Amino acid sequence: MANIEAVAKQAGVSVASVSRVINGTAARAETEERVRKAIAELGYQPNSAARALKVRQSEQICLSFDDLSNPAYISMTRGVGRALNQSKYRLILSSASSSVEEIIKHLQTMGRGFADGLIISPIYSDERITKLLSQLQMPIVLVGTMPAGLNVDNVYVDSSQGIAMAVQHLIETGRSKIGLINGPLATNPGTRRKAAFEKAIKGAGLKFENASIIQANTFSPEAGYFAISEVEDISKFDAFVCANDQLAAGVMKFASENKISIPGDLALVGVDNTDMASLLHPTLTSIDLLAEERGEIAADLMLDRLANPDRDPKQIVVQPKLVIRESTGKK
Amino acid sequence: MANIEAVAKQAGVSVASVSRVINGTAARAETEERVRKAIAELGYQPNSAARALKVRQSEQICLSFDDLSNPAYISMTRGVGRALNQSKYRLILSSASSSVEEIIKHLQTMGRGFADGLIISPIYSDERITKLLSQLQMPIVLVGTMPAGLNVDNVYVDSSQGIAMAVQHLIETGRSKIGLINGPLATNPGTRRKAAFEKAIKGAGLKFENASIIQANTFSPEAGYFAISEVEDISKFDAFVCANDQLAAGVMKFASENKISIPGDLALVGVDNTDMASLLHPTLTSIDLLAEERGEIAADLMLDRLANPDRDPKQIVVQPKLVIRESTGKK
DNA sequence: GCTTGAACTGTAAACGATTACAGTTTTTAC
DNA sequence: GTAAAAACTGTAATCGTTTACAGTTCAAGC
Repeated sequence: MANIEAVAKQAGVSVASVSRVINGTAARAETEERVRKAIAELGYQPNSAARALKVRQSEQICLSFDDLSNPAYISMTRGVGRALNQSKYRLILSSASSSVEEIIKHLQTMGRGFADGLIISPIYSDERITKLLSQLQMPIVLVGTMPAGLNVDNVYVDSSQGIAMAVQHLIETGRSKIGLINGPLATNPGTRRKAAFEKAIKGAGLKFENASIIQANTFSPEAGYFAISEVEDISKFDAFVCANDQLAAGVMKFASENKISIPGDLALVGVDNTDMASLLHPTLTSIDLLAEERGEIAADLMLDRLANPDRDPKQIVVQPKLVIRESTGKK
Repeated sequence: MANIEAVAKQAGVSVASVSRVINGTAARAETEERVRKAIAELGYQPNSAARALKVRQSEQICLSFDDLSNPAYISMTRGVGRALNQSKYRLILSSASSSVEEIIKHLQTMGRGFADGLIISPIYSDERITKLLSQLQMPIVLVGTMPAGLNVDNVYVDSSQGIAMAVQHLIETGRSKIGLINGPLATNPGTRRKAAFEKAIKGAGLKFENASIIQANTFSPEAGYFAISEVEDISKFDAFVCANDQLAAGVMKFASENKISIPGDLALVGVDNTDMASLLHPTLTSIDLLAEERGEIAADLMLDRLANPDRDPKQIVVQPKLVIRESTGKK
């Protein structure tokens, strides 16, 4: 309602002085007092859009990802938030959920003016998004696998290393008939987990066959439950790696309903090491992809980039950790 | 980088024409084509801050809450997102997490220019926040209990009704020594759950004593685990209502580690009916406070208010549902 | 009291869009 | 072919800030 001019008039000073008081630049004590009084009287709030336009800074960093239901992204958000709290930048979240069109619409608006930087962790790899990102004239940090044709700051986790560790661990605990309950192949994690699993199985000297990969159609517990219930002969397997903890939780539920003992009949490994892993019964062995840490690193990269716009893009790799719990105990 | 003037020059038209093409107002086919070409060549993105300044609209709605780790708020976010997807408004999230100071800083910036409306669900009830909200010159929808001195659109759930239903249900399944594992009293839900529990116990004709309320210091599983582990004589109780599902999950973990049978020795009721409830073992009876639905209602209220700025504030009450599962089965 | 420099203040020009208004071109109707 | 109406276009003002620059006030030193 009230603008800086109204405040200036009320205080009997110029707009410049009001601005200076607000921004803490030199002002005589009396001036400052009068301005503050006027601000209080009018309930004045500076217009952020105008300020952003003028100083070309919004002091906001936008974090964008697609799946709010996924606890891993929530962890990542926490990590980003922690790093940004130390800075002058505020975090805003833009979660488009559904369609690629919507994601694009979001990104375009962020494009210039609303955010000084964009931290993005795209679940779908889509040409159009890549193209848009490469056109966006703002600092970008990409969390996840970098698509071809993009060259920005990047942090990713070597998830195939994680899968390999899990397979290795399963073998060491006496399993040999290992399957993968995978998420949708249309997503980045889905394609990567599949490739990693195939490589790990072959690397361990086991025979790989496509039939040992079971595709769930989302990353949710329900999808895990449904996927395992569709398996014709579960006794063909003595262990499953699940593409995330939520899928594993669904599998576990099915197992408990069908008197399949875990880890007796079936060992289970999840991915993400979410809070849930230690609350399930039995507790779930899980590959920790360090989402929170990646978020923090991403934010640090962003702050560094904002302070230093011309440096070359950096790429940081995080090594996953296997957290062993009951679900992979001895048979 | 490129602004509208550069595009106009490149296309050989005026800035007005460029603006009109972008905003879909009348333009000759040839003009439109030339402008689009210029936009593509220059990779032009309109500056949102400038647009927001001029049209006094950001087309963004800000959803603000304090605890990102709490799945109930994530559900709420989904509800808000779904309602806003039908509209021209985009959702941005502002989660301040930590301190009241930080929350205030966030709110102030949202104050004018960055968001057209604010949907807020404050976990702490703080004088300063209430005051700030009442000064904010923008549409506000409050999700949760309305603090005195504020008069804005509001949606809340009758959680004490939910607690009463839970207590009733516990009594019907033969429990009489009922305790409450509560969250921090410094929070709104904490104080309300306590009052509701006391009222429900007395209303059911049971004897209420303060000792039957156990305070956890956060709403997390760890806090629930710790809280129950501090109880001297658990056999004093045959049932617990937990202030949310996460606390209940912590209690359940402690129980399974200490050979306390659920529901045999102890019945357990959670609050929020999160995804976790049906994945725990045993599955958890929970009071569904319909966070997603409340989010959707809040967003609808906001859209209605934006379309109709002068109507009187509305208040909408949602009735909770008790979802009965294994954790409150027969002893 | 005067000079000098420091400290403060005000004027006015940006920032990048939208849009009222007036002017121009095109279309329509005869 | 002309007049009138419709469709389009351009100029310039505006949104609410910040800030360079010039002008003013103040204090210090003599």
